[in-house]
Amino acid sequence: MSSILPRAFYERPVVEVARSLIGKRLVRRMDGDILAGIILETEAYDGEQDQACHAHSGKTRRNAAMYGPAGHAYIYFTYGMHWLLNCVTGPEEYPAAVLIRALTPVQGLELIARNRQPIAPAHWCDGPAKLTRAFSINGELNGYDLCRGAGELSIMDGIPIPTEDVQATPRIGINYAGEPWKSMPWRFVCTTRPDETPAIIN
DNA sequence: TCTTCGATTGTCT
DNA sequence: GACAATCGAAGAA
Repeated sequence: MSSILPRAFYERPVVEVARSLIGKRLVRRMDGDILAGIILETEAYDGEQDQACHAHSGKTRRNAAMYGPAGHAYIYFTYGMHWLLNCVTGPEEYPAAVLIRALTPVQGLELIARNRQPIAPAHWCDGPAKLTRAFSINGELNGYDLCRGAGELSIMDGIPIPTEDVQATPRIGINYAGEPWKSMPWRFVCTTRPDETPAIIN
């Protein structure tokens, strides 16, 4: 029986949270259905000084959720068609968040399959905008409290991932940011292939 | 008000 | 490997 990650989990430095989120379970509840997946890839965005962070030029309506309390969702729309899911970390009024970039589905596969048709299972959730579509996550959940019990969206204990299976690399798609931000190794990837991850038991 | 461009994906060559 | 799709937010005017 897995449990919801406490708010204290998110009230830590964002890079630390990003690393520890690998292997955790993202859970989406809707209309009595439950979708779940194990997080395989994350990225950390740390404060207004981080040029790659949406908050680098101050607080706006779009990024306001990042300035809120830790443990809430920051979901935004980009490229005119994609929703991306982040979770807010650190102290309130300090804008930092972890982008969930990829996961492997473990529950509610039929519904996920329907959301992602006709894409092959291996590519259902292997990108930040893909997993939001697979899990029916959009702007309505922006600011949602991930620590809320039995809520629509939460993150729970998952499977243990050995430290050596988590690789740190520079972040993706932020060429507009200057150094040193562009090269900060704040992207965390689980190097264990999804089809090799241990089976999940409820 | 106008212009630019993005924490990307999917399709086509 | 290259590029179009597509629209809201941000910054400039």
